[in-house]
Amino acid sequence: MPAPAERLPIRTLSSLTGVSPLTLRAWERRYGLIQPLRTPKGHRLYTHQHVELIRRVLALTGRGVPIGQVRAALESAEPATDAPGGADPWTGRMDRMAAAIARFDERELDHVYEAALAVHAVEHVTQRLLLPLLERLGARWQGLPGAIAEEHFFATYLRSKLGARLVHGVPHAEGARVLAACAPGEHHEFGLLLFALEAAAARLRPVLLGADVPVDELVAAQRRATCDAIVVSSSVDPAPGFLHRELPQLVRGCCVPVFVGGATAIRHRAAIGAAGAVALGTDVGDGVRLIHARLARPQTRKR
Amino acid sequence: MPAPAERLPIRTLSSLTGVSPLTLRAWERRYGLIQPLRTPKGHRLYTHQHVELIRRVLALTGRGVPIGQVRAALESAEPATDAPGGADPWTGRMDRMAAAIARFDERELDHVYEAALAVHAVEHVTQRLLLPLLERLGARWQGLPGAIAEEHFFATYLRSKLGARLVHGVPHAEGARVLAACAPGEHHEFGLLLFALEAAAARLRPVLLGADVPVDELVAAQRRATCDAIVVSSSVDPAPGFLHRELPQLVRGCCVPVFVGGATAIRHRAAIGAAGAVALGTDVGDGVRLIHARLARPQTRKR
DNA sequence: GGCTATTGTATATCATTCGTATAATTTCAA
DNA sequence: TTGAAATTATACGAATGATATACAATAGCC
Repeated sequence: MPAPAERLPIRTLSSLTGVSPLTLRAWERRYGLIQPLRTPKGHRLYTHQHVELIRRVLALTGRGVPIGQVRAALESAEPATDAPGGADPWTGRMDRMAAAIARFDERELDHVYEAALAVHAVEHVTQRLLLPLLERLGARWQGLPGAIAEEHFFATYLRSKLGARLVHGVPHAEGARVLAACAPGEHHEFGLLLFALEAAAARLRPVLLGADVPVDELVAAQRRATCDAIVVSSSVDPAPGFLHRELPQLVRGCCVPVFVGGATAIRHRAAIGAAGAVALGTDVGDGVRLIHARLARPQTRKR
Repeated sequence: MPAPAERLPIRTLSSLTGVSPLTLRAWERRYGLIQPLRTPKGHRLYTHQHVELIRRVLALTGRGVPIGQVRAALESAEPATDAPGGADPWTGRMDRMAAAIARFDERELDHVYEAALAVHAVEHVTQRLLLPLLERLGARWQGLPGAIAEEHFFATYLRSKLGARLVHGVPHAEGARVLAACAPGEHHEFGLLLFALEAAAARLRPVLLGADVPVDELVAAQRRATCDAIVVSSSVDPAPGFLHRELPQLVRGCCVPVFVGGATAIRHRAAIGAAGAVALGTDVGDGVRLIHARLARPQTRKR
């Protein structure tokens, strides 16, 4: 597909970036930002480079830089790509791991997990072994005595394992930064860690905040960390105010796309959409692809 | 690599630091703290260096220094830190790590930590870099907006790092199994992780349960995991009932020695002894040696 | 107790910033 | 040819910022 000399009219640029034509012209007139080619009759003609430029401008204003100072403060940014997955002799492994957890036997637990990793890609193991195992354990843990200890034990193990892979296994990529945190009240980090792993494998750069992060902390962190997106993980039903008050407030408060993953994203898809956020679902692979697509495509302005 | 030359207006600085614009202007007018650039029309323009500066100011006022004397305090502290003369590589590393945490820059964070590990032994790095850094961050985090996010970020990073060392770095030993958990209500795992690391290095086999574990779960876990000792970490003051009701109950409920580590072990040594447990203190090395000695000796039943 | 210095906050007034609106004219495409 | 859309220019207004002055709470001091 040859896209050699793209000549985008201002209307297209506007819909691609979410910035109104009026504003685009005002920026050009007042600050000399973006200077398009002109037709002989004076109509503006933009290219994809201008789209990229506007994105960078939006990233800066989102961090609190006034538009009048953006020109003096322009620097760098870059995009990325992604990856797929799928197969099955997994139930035996799940049984062994579940039994190991019941005995608090880290050695056996690690042995099975590493053996699986030796044969299959990490995304596969996550998808076919860890996630189903977590579901099974979740069911087993309902109100059982010793459940909390088991859960903590496995959580600690998995955090160490996945954390190690995150910090060491993935060569530091150059893709978009994604702030990843659990919703307020959400204490289960599994989903978030698995997402971070998948995201890192797909050349995103997750910034992990972990469990139970208040919403206003997220806004502050996004500013400081200059992230290009926010992902909130929520599996147990969030507090009533979260979907209808805090989430819209988060979307308004930062100008990067906000994604919500986990079971909540399925149970409350409508409310998430109404808040201006994007519901991801429970498949981390799909989630990462959706984020990629969304970041590559026009950034629709909310308000 | 440095942040782009951002020009932040006063409202952004305010939201980043939690200090009202009024107060920021008053500080500038009255004490000459923070002197921002100005636009041609006189509007103030700040950079991230100013954000850092305000953070240091807040750290001082938070410790009780009157704002009127902060300037003098800063100026007297300045020469001490920025003229290291090669004497102490640790404060420089601490500064870099603290700044990286403020930017949520995991790459830089990891870089400094790994560089330190390349030169010094891990216990040394823990003792001279991580522990002082944690103390410093604890002071900085008093009530600051964004503090929770920063703390979660660093906690997640450190858990991954130390967890990785625990899982990979240490060949599975054959020594005694030690159940390691934080006391109920204790959410800081750092101390516990450091202990587990040291314990593994000393040929113990820690079974890590992590933060905030209820006491009766500990009893159940000890049975199932067949551990030879229990270590409870507690740094913030535990709930009133813990020392006098739950801890004795734990000691009675399982027939292995129970150790308590962290600041609580120092502040409430008598109560811990009365409960039939053993107070360890805050030095993980000493703690591990004490446990070894105790396990080697015939198991004297207390009380 | 009364006095005073310190310090965060409030108000009044004016200027600046920046998105949006309007108007008059021109260009494009069906 | 005709209506939608672009152009320039000017203007409006809400939010924000600057300065100066004032006020209130607190702490130290005689």
